[in-house]
This record gives sequence, structure tokens and C-alpha cells, in this order.
Amino acid sequence: MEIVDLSTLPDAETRYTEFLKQVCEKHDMDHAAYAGMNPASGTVAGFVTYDDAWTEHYQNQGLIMIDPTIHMARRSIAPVDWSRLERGPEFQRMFNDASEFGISNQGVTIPVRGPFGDIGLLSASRDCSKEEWRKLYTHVIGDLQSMAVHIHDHVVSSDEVTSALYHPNLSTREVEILQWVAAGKSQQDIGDILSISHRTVEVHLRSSREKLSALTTPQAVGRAIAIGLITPS
Amino acid sequence: MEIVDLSTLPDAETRYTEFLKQVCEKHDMDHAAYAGMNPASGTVAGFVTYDDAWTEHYQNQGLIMIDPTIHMARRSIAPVDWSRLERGPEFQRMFNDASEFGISNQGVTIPVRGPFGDIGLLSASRDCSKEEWRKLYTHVIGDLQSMAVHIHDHVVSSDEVTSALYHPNLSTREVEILQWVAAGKSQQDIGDILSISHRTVEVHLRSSREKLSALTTPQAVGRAIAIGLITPS
DNA sequence: GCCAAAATACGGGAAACCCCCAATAGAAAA
DNA sequence: TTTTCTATTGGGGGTTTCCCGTATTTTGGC
Repeated sequence: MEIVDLSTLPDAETRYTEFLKQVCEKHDMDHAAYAGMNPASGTVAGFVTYDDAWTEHYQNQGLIMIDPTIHMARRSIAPVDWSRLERGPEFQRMFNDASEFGISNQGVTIPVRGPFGDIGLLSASRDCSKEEWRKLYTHVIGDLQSMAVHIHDHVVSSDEVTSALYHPNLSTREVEILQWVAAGKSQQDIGDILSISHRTVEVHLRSSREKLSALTTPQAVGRAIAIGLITPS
Repeated sequence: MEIVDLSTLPDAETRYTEFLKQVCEKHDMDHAAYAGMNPASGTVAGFVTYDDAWTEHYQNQGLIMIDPTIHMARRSIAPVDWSRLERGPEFQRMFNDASEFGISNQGVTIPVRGPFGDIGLLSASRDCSKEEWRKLYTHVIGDLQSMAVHIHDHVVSSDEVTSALYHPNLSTREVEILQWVAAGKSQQDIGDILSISHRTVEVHLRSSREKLSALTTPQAVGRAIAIGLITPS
């Protein structure tokens, strides 16, 4: 996955980081971090309040691949309290490293999903006693959830790459045919349904593949679903 | 904030309806409704605090097809305040009917998405002045968002159909190959990548199609994505 | 209006895919 | 131990898809 550099946009980077800092202040958190992903474009956008040292270490060590908070939150609907994560080797490695950079292993990660397969993760952490954390958690979880939705909504709508992928310029015929393909119809079937030659169906399908930068029709169907052009059936 | 534990209450239907009633009481709402959908299974689960008369009318008239709150929320990340909906003919028809059953056109719909293409919509409405609504809205939106996540999480994990579809019995090899197909590889490519014959690849693919009840490979890819078995790439 | 680009439409031939069949080895279940 | 299931490979042959063309209509910009 390639990391999108949003700093090309004037003050987006600082704006979001500032937002995270405000979240920390308001809810008594030490640190906050946001990561937004779009499976279709394969892009990742991230903003953190951590020191550069930890961010650098995180990237250099490829911790994103083993980060248990991300692993869990990607599969969850509800917020993931880090205290409920499985204490596996990944967890140990990750949080041993983190503690060296002064980062607590008490925190929460909130997943937010958009309609097009995009997902945003808002994490917040604080070093304190277990009781204190429990109190804090139940007190701020509602607000944090709103914050997560808020930042993901903004990031998604301001990301040019994502926006472009949200609305590829497929003709109605192309979408129509792609939808039938996803429904399990053959080109001949679709031709009969639409009263056109199966040759023509194939042309539209090829054009769809090109516009979605897909090598094969199955890949094109996958991408069309991911960006909400069609629905599985 | 105390969250009502959904797992304590007896049977599903009354449990969820009871939960919605509690949400109403707690947040000064007239009515609340939840609708959960899974595009893969095509199942819809609904729980409401409305009178049976309105529910019946809603279904008989097929209002779900034109309901602007659903239309909008399905495409949104953030909560949708009904006051910001476009005042089109659908809106008029819908809320004219609704007012006859004593239902306000002041409300909010909160979308919640799971990792497998499932989506839940929690709606709450209240008849009051605009100022009062605005105040109420900003005050309870965080809590409502938590409630939405809470109920969707429970509905999804308790729905047998959904659960079954979440974990179809595909072998690791089959999933592996399906993932490569979604990545745009040909059967020959995949055979080379996995160091097996392209014949074998085709067998696994066929088996995958059968297990997913798919007529074609593109359809199988679509379904596998919809249920989170693989990710688009 | 005019021209370029895109959308829509059709066909031949080569490549890929899919379905029928059979067969082996190993793992898991009975 | 026997049986069943999974993973693997293969042949033959029909079907489908894909790449190469061409042609007409529609759309959009100057």
C-alpha cells in the first residue's frame, strides 16, 4: 500500500493533526491517531499526535502489518478497547516498542466505514490506572465515536484520489452490464436481456475494465463493488 | 453513559424493540427505528417503536423504496439530519403520509457499517420546535451513534443467516485463489504463483463457486467481497 | 455548425475458461 | 481400519471471453 501525501493540499495535514490534538485535550487523552484506508485505491492517509520518533519507528519496522489494534478494528463494528485484545506475540512486540516511546497500552480504536469500502480508524490512548481508564472510557466513548465519524467524513471527501475513484466515468450501459455480470449472467445472457449482440456486451465490458484499471472482469466487478458502483447479488 | 446490555433481555424481537423504547425515553425522542441489511444474504431486519398502523402502511405502500432517509443514509458516513434532506416528491409523499400517523418530519438517521458490507440504520424522531430539535440533536448525537453501533453489532452477530454467510466453509486454498482472481490474475498466473497446475486452480475455483452458490467467477468474487472473505484489489 | 471524442453496435479468430470424466496421495473422521 | 474428505493433476471438448478490427450515432467543446 502506498502512502498518500496529503501535505500537497495546503493545510490539510496540520488541520487534521490539530483536530486530533483538540480531541486529546477535550477528552483527557495522551495521544490520538487517525488512519484512513481505501481498498480500491490502495491508499492510506494517516495523522497522529505522536512524536516523529515513534512514527518513524512504526513505519521503519513495518509495525502497521502486525499492529493488533488495526487488525482487530478492521474486523469489528464496535470500538475496540485495547485491554480486550489478545495478548499474542504481535501485541507484546508492538506495545513493548511503544512503551519505550512513552506510549500507553491503554487505549481504544474506533472503526468507521463508508459506503464504498473505505474505512477509518481513530485511536486514542492514555497512561493511567485501570479504574481511571474504565471511567474515562465509558464517559467519552460516545463523543469519540462522533469525532471518528467526523474526521473520516472530512478526509474521504477531501482526498482527491478517493474522490476520483468514487465517481469513475462509466456510462450507464457499462454499469448496467457490470451489474448483470455480478449477478452471474454470461455475455450471451446479457445480450439477450438487453436485446443487443453479445459482441457489444463484450465491448462495454472491456471499456469498463479499462476505466476501472482492471486486468480481468472479476477484478473489475470487485472494484465496482468496492466503490459502490454496483451491488453484489 | 450506561449502555443497555442487549444480551440480558429474553427473546430477540422484544429485546430490540425494548432497547429502542429505552433509547427514546433516555433521549427525549418520540420514536426510534432500526433497519439492518446484508446485501449478500439479502436479509433485512427491522425493529420499530411505531404503531402497527404506520408499519403496515409503510410496508403496504412500499415506502421503503422511496424513503428519502434510507436513500441518503445508505450513501452517507455521517448521521443524516432529516431537515437537510432534499424536499423532493418522495419526501413530500413520505412525510405527508407519516404526519397522518402522528410521526414528525424532524429526526435523524445514523448509518453504521460492518466489515462485510452489512449496514444498519438507526432513526430517531421528535415533534418539537426547530430550536428545540437543534439543541436536542447536538446534545444526544454522540450517544445515539453509540446506540446505533451497539444495536447493529448485536443484530449482526445474532442473525443466523448472516452468521452463516459470514463464514462459508471455503478452504484456505480456495480463498487464496479467489483473492488472486480478484487481483486480476489468470488461472495460469495463479498456478505459477502457487506452483500448482492451472487445472488445480480451476478445480478450486469451481468448488468456490459452488460453495458460494455463484453461477460465474465474477459473481463469486462479488459475493466473497460482500461477505468479507476477500478484499478488492 | 463542425470536429473530436465517446458511446453504441457488430464480427472473426485466438485464448481462456468451464464442465465432464478419471486418478492419486494424504489427512481426518467414523 | 475403513471410509470420507481435501488437495492435487490430468484429458477431451464445448463454451465463453478476450483482442483485433470496422461502422454508426450521440455528445461536448470551440
